[in-house]
Amino acid sequence: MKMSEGVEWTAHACVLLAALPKGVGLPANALAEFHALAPAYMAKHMQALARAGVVESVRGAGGGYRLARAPRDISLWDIVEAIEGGEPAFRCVEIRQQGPCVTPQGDFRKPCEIHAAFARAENAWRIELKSVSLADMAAEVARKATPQKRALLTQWITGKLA
Amino acid sequence: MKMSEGVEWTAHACVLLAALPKGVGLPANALAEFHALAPAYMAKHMQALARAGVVESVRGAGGGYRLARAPRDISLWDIVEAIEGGEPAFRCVEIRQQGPCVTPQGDFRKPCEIHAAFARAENAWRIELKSVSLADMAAEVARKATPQKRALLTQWITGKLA
DNA sequence: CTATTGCGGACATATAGCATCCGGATTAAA
DNA sequence: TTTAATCCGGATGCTATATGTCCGCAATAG
Repeated sequence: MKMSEGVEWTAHACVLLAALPKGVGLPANALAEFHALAPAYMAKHMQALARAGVVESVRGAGGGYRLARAPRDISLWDIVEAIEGGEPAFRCVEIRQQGPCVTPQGDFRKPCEIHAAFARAENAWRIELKSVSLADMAAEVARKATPQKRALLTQWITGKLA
Repeated sequence: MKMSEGVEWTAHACVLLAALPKGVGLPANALAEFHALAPAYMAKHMQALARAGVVESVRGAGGGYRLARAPRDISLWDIVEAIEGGEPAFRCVEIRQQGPCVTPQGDFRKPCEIHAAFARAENAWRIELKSVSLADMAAEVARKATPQKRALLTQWITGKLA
């Protein structure tokens, strides 16, 4: 059970976007360059984020991607859902309804116990992810950055916006 | 992010084993037949459970698999760990340490915020899975079964043990 | 008009999941 | 002692998913 690397890519990209002034964005190329990632693939992931309404795209020269909502209102779950899709990792295929011991009128209205347990677990996971916002993460990253790093970042961003 | 179907297979198999008298087991073939699953693949999964110490194997004629501990002491997490491995779904590859804005002495001793958030979420998921035991699930399944189904089950099991 | 940028699809490759089969070892029972 | 049942580990093949690239089209700023 592995999560797509695209989640890490886009999560970091969104934290970067959250550090920008409200309404300002960056093209996919810049977002890829910032973490030395494959540009074409990053572009593909950003399109998924746009479809999911996490970011807004601006086409044409000088365009790019910017957050669709305030960083406070975008959670890690929003990103996971956009990239991975919202389907649960555990997919019950109801094997309990197969085999030599299933009764004809088999009362399978009640959900499978195993299925229910995994649903509870995944719900706990989602709740935790929903509780973390881009604002939280961006603030923490900024707090830990050295003055030197801050300056480098500002310089790079201004270069991209120019 | 999808979980292996083997988890569903073995979880159901273990619930069945939990319903058996203490110390009694069933061969892999029977466990597969009970839910109409591919015998060879079920056998492979049961080997993984045995390696992980969830079940004990008994070789030779009349052998098979039985639970290695009391149903109360085996959790859904034990099964997931045996089949899927214990690695987290989110694998941080530290892309924050790449790119044009990393400072030479980059202080990356503190873990990445994104990584930390996913670790918390997966921990909540594991805690939930650890809180569900085979005893819980077997009891619930037994409670919901009709007398007819109970009889069919008893008959099938005695046939397999004969 | 041109350069930049996002959009969606087609395509190619790599990795993981699904499933089977086989030879060897072990053991109960005929 | 022979036979049948059973687990074990590895080799193998197939399929689905993930990863990654490329292209033509549309939109837009200068």
